[in-house]
Amino acid sequence: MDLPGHHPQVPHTLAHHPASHPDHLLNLEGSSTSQELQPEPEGRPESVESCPVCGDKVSGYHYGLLTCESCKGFFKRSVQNNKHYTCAEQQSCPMDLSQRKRCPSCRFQKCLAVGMKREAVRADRMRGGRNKFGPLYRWDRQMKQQRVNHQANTAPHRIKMETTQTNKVTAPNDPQQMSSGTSTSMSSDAFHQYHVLPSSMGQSGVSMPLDYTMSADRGLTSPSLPCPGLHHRTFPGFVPERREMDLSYSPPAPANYPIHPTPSSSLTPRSTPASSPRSTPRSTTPLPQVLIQTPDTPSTSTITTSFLEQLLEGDQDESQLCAKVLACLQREQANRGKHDCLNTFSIMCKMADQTLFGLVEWARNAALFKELKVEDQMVLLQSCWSELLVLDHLCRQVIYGKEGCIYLVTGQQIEVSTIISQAGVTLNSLVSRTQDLVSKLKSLQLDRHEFICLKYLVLFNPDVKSVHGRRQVECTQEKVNRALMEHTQRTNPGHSDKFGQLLLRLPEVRSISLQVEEYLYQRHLLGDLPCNSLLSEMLHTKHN
DNA sequence: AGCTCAGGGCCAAAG
DNA sequence: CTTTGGCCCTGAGCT
Repeated sequence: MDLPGHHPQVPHTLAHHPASHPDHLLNLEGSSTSQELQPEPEGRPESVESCPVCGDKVSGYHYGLLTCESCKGFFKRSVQNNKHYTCAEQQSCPMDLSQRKRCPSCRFQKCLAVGMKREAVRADRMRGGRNKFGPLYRWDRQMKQQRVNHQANTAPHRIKMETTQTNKVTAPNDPQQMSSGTSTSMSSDAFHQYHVLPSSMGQSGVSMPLDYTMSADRGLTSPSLPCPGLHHRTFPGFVPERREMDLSYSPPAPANYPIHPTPSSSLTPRSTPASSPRSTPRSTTPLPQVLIQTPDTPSTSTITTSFLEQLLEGDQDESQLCAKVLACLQREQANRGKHDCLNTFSIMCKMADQTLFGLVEWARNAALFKELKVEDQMVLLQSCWSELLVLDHLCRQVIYGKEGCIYLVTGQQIEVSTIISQAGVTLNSLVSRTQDLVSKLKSLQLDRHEFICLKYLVLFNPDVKSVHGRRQVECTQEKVNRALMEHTQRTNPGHSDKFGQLLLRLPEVRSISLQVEEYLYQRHLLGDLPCNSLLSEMLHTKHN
């Protein structure tokens, strides 16, 4: 039955010619798009992946994830006909291509376990059209592509990237330049004050040189902001600053991966993927026991601790994220070539975009989040993505940031005074507000447990409109809230109000994130925001 | 308007 | 007879 090359969905993907496909050009535009993921033969996940249920060749996305045609049909029939199978063995029958027919019970259980969704089978049996999981599939594709690209970039070859000091971009705030597109030649100046900490990247002197020397002629870009890539807002009388920014990276050679950018030995050491429990994907085990127990169980404190550990387990690994962002920037610049430099704003957008990918992946891997309906997952993420970015930035500053400096996801630091002296009104406002918040959080001595709780509290927001499982979201929020309270009381016995102080910071996080969104949207309207990024997709979804 | 692609139906083959 | 799975049809959403 499996006629060679007879998969209706697959052949066109195999026939793609990277060089001739129009989507391929998108790479040169530097977008991390869903489109660019599809045409490349090795970039198309379904052309190489095997079905998570039986290992057969996948034929496309079916009912929530990439599966083979056979499991698609099996799952559809099972749901449509409301089948109830029973396993003759111990419900652990092996599931592969040759044995998948032997036990429909285990097969169906595995379908559900890997994430196939009953709700994707249409009750009305309507044919055709698109389902509600479109965005889910897009995110999934993008994340798979991230992984593919990351692997490609950690392959044992080194890329030397150098860019010239001129850059053909116009200042959005300068109408003359906007219309003429005149290239501007940069000179060294304050942007060279951007620090690159000697210890931040390379290890053992082995490096993968990646030197960015790019003009910031679109105005001062502040990588300091929660959503990097923010500029000052256009305002009357604004003269665009033309600066040169030299971000020099010395990421480690692949052999030294993961990157371990520890800015100072006095700061909390960053875990490496090899050593960190957070580097391994969160398991798909059911709800932690601790969630089911009542608060008056004798070992409440132990319960809270292990609950927090579980929450922390799925948190992003900073060094992996750092490596991912660097790889993305390298790839981006490699696709452009010497004379087509990424401008500062694009770099910051890339950083934000990659961070956002990480946050979405973190959420989607979180056991408590997975339990929600996919529609709810999507509306929650769409509602809080910018807050998560802000929190992520704050966390980075509190844990790694030095006084008066802003710590980027790439491991670099920038002096706040440099930004303040050159930024416009909106940017200054955002930098100041963010730095104020960082100071407050630093004085509160936030730890990772508390940060992860704040992330959960922001994510599980029952007030988001159109959330169906409001009760479930509320319940999780309450559990995290309680865990946070108990944790702060236990670890800060002398600071009885730390919990309240932490919660009082969330409205400011919210407010900053809204300002960030507004700013990004303005830049989007000016055509500055790289289209087809996750960032722009999130912005669009909200504004639509 | 044309294309994409995920969901549904059909039906020969297998069990 | 029922179940499987490869192929084709359909149509909402996207370009």
